[in-house]
Amino acid sequence: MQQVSIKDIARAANVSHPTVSRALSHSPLVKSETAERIRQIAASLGYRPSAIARSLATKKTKTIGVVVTTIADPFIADVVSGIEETANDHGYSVFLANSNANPDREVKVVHSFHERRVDGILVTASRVGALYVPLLSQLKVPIVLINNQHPDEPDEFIYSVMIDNIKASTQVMKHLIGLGHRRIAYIGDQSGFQSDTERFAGYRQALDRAGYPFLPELVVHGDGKPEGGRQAMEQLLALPMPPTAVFCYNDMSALGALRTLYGHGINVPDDISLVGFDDLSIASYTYPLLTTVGQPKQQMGRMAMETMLKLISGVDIKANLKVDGELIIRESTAPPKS
Amino acid sequence: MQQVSIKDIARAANVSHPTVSRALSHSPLVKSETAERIRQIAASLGYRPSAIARSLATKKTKTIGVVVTTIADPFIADVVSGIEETANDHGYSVFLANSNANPDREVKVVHSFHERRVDGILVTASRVGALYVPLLSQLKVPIVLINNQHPDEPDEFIYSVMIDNIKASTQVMKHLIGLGHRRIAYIGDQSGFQSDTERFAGYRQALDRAGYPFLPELVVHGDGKPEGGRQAMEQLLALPMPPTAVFCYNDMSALGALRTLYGHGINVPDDISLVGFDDLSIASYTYPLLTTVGQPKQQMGRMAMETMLKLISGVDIKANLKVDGELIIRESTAPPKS
DNA sequence: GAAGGGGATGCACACGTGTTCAAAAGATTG
DNA sequence: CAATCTTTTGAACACGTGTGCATCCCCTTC
Repeated sequence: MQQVSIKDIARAANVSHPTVSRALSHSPLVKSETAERIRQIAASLGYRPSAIARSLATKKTKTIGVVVTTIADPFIADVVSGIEETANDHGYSVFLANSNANPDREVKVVHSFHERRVDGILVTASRVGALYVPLLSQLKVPIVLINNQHPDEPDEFIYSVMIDNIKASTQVMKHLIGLGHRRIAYIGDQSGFQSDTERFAGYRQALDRAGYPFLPELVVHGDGKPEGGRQAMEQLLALPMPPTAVFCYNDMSALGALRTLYGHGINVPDDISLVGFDDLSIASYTYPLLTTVGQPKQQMGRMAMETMLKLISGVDIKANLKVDGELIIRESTAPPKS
Repeated sequence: MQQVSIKDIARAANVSHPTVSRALSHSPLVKSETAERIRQIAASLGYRPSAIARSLATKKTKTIGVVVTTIADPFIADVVSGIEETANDHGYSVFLANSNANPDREVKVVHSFHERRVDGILVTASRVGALYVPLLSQLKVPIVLINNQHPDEPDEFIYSVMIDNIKASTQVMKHLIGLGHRRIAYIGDQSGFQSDTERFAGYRQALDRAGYPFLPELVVHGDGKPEGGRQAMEQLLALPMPPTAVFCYNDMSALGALRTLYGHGINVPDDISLVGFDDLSIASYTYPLLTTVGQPKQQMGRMAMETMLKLISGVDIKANLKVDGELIIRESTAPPKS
């Protein structure tokens, strides 16, 4: 048995298929009794419209493409969750594709989305904006970036949703300085990512405001993952005068740093305070519980999707949305020892 | 400027559009020089075929739907990652939809997938198989379940990929018993889920084989999440004679249990050994590192997708695939104290 | 009673691709 | 040179839906 089409319904109802089409879309053009009768027949036949055929006719697919570096990243997964939810609520379906930060794969994904004629594209945490964005904007389709790592987007078609890194970073530093810390280290990501640059800027700025000296040896770079945090922390502990507090670029780095501290028998927060960034769910289950900056991840996904919906419907909106992070003070920060 | 179609190419090449269609699909029916010339023109015009129109004509969408309870679950995210990768490698795109274990949402998702005419549907960790599977199988589309929680699937259209829970569970128990433990507790999920039932069966079976008594008070139920593990562990510690080792249904539960142990100042593994299940990435960053059962999550996703591809191409295959877990011994298990 | 108007419906076409079949052109064979 | 076969191409239609336009019918109004 094949799929039932509006022609089948038309035959059963003894009308033409345009009438069926209009009846099902509640067009006022068709007599209400006829429409009701048609709808009942449609229901009894288990009719489901073909989104394919509809898309071909209307040139709208009610479909958006989501590019992620990897869905296995808990941060990204949360964002995607927010995207999918709002998309679904508005009758949109999402194509998910992970690029693995692989350029070949990325162009493949763009082509795939193009061929499927998606109505819009969302990109989370793209690390290769430089070559990627122009490729995307060729498609003449709305694009919204989420926490993109490439600073300059000169294109007018590009919109973005980002966390206010500097503000959040400043808050973290205020907290640490308020506790009495003076020797505060920063474990960054690889250089060049916008979020790293901005979080570092907040760090630097807060030091200046407090009138504390900036000590270059207290700034080390990881890779945004636990292993990098581990090594960075080893580096800091090897200093003649280690820091009393460490501000990590993200929770993953903090996790690695924490591991090193365990290994050296250093107590957190009594000996050294530690702060992360992101508030991954893990941060609520480390020992001690991690002080960190909460990003409204799902909400950012929702906002990005809402921005997309507005772009699709042609509403004029702000190009760049900034959202606030929230300092979440748990157990990994305390006043310095002495 | 509109999208360029094969008719545009036909005009430019001074041929008919069927010829273009054949040339682009490398049909032997068209003269090779003509075909080459057409392909060059197509490339120069930046032509991208419309998957929509193609799907309408061929009745195949090269699209599969993936239903997850939530993509924010790290286990599921890994599985999806494996699915997406193999799908992409074979020219398929994936629609992602999370149901939030909400029945209303689930039927909505099924309808959406139906209307989009997906070629197949993958479902991970469905908790409502009872009403869900019949709904899905109406669609006459191949379905593959991954670690589904509903034991009986009487339908012939249903295929599945699961971990061999009993085997893995037995391995865990062998490890603990080998270390010298006799009072081993089991923190389960809510009753009724197949994986919980099976892991418990392995637990029970191993005790019997070792000739140790089964003590009902050592079996408590959580909710598969940290909070449930936390409470379950409190319950165990309140016993007049607490266990010397605890086998948790999954890592999330173990995380909660660990938290309780921290709170009571109980040392892991010196005072109590702890084992999880799943090998989430978190398990590599707890303190102490968690002994657990690794599930080949990405690979299970790949296998499920490969099964799907075979089903789509009509190859006859086994209905139920079982994969082995791998006991990963880290730091949270040791011989009992005395 | 004829003209006009509005409501309800059907016809024809469009969207972009693939496929069957017929036809035209060229090559081969008797 | 005619007949047949092969190669290459185009015409026509299909997929399922939406929409502009014409048509038909019924009601109102003069």
